[in-house]
This record gives sequence, structure tokens and C-alpha cells, in this order.
Amino acid sequence: MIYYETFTEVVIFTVKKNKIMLNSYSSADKVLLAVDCIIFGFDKEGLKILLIKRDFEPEKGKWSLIGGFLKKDEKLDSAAIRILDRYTGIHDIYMEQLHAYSDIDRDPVERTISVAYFALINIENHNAELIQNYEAQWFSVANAPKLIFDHNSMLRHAIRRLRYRTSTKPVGFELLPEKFTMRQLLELYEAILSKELDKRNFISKINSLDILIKLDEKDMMSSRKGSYLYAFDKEKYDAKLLNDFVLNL
Amino acid sequence: MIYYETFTEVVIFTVKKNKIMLNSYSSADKVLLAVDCIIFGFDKEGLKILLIKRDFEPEKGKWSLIGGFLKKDEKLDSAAIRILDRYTGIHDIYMEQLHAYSDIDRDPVERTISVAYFALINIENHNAELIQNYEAQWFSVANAPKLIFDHNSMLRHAIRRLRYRTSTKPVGFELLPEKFTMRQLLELYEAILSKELDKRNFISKINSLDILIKLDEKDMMSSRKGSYLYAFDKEKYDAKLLNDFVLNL
DNA sequence: TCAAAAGTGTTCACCGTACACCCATGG
DNA sequence: CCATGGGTGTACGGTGAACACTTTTGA
Repeated sequence: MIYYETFTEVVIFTVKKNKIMLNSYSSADKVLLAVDCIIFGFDKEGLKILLIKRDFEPEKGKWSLIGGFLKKDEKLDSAAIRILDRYTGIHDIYMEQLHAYSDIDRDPVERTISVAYFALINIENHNAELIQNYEAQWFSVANAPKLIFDHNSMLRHAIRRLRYRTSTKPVGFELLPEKFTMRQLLELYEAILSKELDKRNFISKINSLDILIKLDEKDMMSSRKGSYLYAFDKEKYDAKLLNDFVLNL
Repeated sequence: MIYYETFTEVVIFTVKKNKIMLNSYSSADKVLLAVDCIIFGFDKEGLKILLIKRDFEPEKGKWSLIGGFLKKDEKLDSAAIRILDRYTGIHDIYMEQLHAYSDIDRDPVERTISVAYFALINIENHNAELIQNYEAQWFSVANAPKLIFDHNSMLRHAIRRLRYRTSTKPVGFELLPEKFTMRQLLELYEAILSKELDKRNFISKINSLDILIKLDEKDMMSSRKGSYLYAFDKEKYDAKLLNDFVLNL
């Protein structure tokens, strides 16, 4: 095993002259790598995020994103999936890497770099187990509490990304139950974009995407007339997730 | 100092009962964190990237992005700036974090996570020093060589981001010399988007952004008539960099 | 019969796109 | 005088945005 003072110039020259095979970057600093998940959900009250209460010092009692550390033999995507599963029992959902946060003192306990992920889940499918088995709790995005470290900044970042995603992917649907009404879909997009949308324009844009199946079933809860339920055409939906896609709302 | 088996559940419960202040996440794995820079440049031959020849095994003789390791007391943005400066002498340029790459075996020497950055520089301003003092070399993006590790994938990713950035920021200008012709600007955008643009439409869109100053000077090199040189209106330009901005080409 | 939400089309303004000709100059 | 690149304007179609009335039915 060979050790060098620093990588880059030193290593390059030393090795060039001796033609030695490099088999470690031993002298480079190693750091803790955390993964934090911004988990969005949606229900009739609006757009929400899932938080846990930090139960140890420092910052005990404050709310925090769900997070954990990357393991040696794991990639970041897998760590995000593992951490989400551990805290919520949820898997197989939409997740996307957001950004790496690396301010020196962002975590007062120890120098830690954090890679944030954001995830979309539908609350209805998972809420019961969540509340019962885990210490996680849903908060309205609009009035999220103060979070530890730089988590508020991650959240802001994630909301921006989520807004952008609405124009790029049919991402909103990840947040709804299997069957949903047009009104729910509309309100979801309104919550994400935090602006009002015109019902007629919205519906015609959505229909032009051609990814919805209008069911024969009606939801009778919300009105006397009842409103049709919709579901995704899974195949067309997945195609849109992969291919280019534009939706201006 | 207190040690725990793993962070997450174990730590949470142990500490809760004893009300001990946590001052290290000692048992969590630490990893090497690299920073790799995709550096775009532009000249009359088109869009280019700056690469260095890896001069030690493994992968000796192959081309590589410019990279290095994050130091303990440095944030990622600073590392990217430091690494770029070390290899090129260039600083004060546009840089943006791209993505964290973490496949287990992406670096055969040792487990390394890499955070990629992309940067835009104008070749004319820096070329002389670059070629003389450093082992870096410009390659046409269109026929970039095979790169080590997952660097080709980073490059693809960076090109996609750069294309998107053209619609979000007046980013192309970072790549041009201080004074430039409309034709140069057009060709830059054509190179980035790798498609032909209509000269008249392009010019009117650019003019509508209201960030250019038409100089009294002409470039007589390219034609008999000569073509006007332009420069940025720095203030308006910076405002556009910060604020929302849309440019569909 | 009325309250409450569902459902449905049209018009207008703007923007992106396609497209062609004259200008100035050096050789 | 002519070859070369520079510079300019218009017409069309599509899309986003604004906008209002009828339908259904349970209470």
C-alpha cells in the first residue's frame, strides 16, 4: 500500500516516475455523508411534508427531516430508500436527488455533508401505519416549523424543484390515491404551485396529456351531483415519466 | 466522547433515556468525497470541455475530468473553486453543482463519492496560460474521448443541464469574450443546443432580453462589411442571472 | 325549489416560427 | 462589379389565458 501527502499534483508526479499502481487515496480526508429526505404528501388540507421530532441533544425537541448516514457499501440512492423505509415503512415511491449541502458547521455535532433527496408519496395509502408505528408527523408545507440545521433551506430548495417538476413530469400524480377526482388533481397542482388555476384550462391541459382514464365510478362525497373518478393509464403515464414532457400551468 | 453502534434508532433511544448530549456520530462510516469539474469552453471550432490525461494507474493515459478531494474544513463549492484554480489558474467564473455520483465501484482504487460541478469559461481569456502551464487540453464536446470511471456520464449530465440553463439564465455569455459579434453568440447557442437556429428570430429574442450593448466598434475579421461588436450590460445581465428568466430557442 | 359543486367551449392576445431580400465593403 | 457575410421585418398558426352558464340531485 502506498501513501501520499495529497492527491492531485503530488500523486501524479510521484507515480509517473516510478510507474507504481495507485491503490489508495489514503491521505485524503474522509467525511461523514448523510442523506436527508424531503417527503411530500398531499391530502384535503393541502401539500404536506413528513418530519420527525429530534429526540436528543443538540436541537432536541426540534423538528427535522428524516435522515441517516450513508453506509460504506451503499450508494446514495439506496441509502435514501433505506432511510425512508426505516422511518416510514414506505418504499417503491418517486425519489430524486436534490443537492449536496456542505457548509462547514451545518451540523454542530460533527462535520457532515448531506445529500438531500425529495420523495413524493400519497398520504392516504400510508397514513395509518405511519402515525401508529413511527414518530413521524405530517406538517403543512405552508406553515412548516423551524427545522434543525439547514433543513429549512433544503425544504425551500425541494419546493422549488417540485414546482419545476410539474412542468417536466406528470409528477403530481404520485401524490394522489389511485382513484381521484379532477378537483383533487386541480387542488394538488394549486397547492404545489401555490396559485389558483382556472378549472377549465386546467382540465383541458390535463386531458391533452392523454394519461388519464375516466372511470365509470363517481365520488359522491363532495357534491350532490357526484364527480367522476379518474385513474392513470399506467403505461402512458410511465412513458411520460421517461420522455420529454411539457406542461405549462 | 460517546460511541454508538449505528445512528438512527440506536442513538435516538440510548440518548433519550440518559439525556446525554451527542457529540459525535463516530460509528457511522466515513467516505472519500471527490469533486469533479466539467469545464465548458467555446471558440470558433465549437463547444469544448477541458480534460487532463490521467498519468498514473489505473486508467493511466486515459482522459479524465479535472478533479480532487474535498478537504475536512472546506465546503464543496470551495473545493470546486480550489480544484479548478489549481489545474487551470482560473477563478471567478460561473460554477454550479450538478449531481452526486455514488456507485460503489465507480472508482476502482477506493470507494469514492464524487460531486460533479460544471463551469463555464471563455477560452480566449485563458487559453495561453492553460496550455503552457498545465496539462489540461480542450476537446470538442461532440467527439469527446472515452473518459475514466463514470466521467462520460457526468459529461452527458452536464450537457443536459447546460442546455436547460440556456432557457433559465443568460448563461451562454459566460463563454464568450468581452466583445463578441451576434454571429458568435448565435453559434454558441447552436453549439450548446446542437441545432440550427434562425438568425433573425435569434437576434430579436436576444434583443428583447435587453442585456446587450451594441458597441461602436466593428469586427472586420469575418467579413468585408464588418459586424458590430456587442458587450453585456453588466448590471442588467446580473439582474437576469438572479431573477426569473425565460428564453425559448 | 334551491344550494352546491360538476361539467363544458369560445375568443383574444401573444409568442414562436418560418421565411427572403437589400446592404456595405474589399478585392 | 461582384462575392461575401451583415443586417433587417412580416405573416401565420398554435397555445396560454380569460371568461360564464347549464346540469344534476339531495335536502
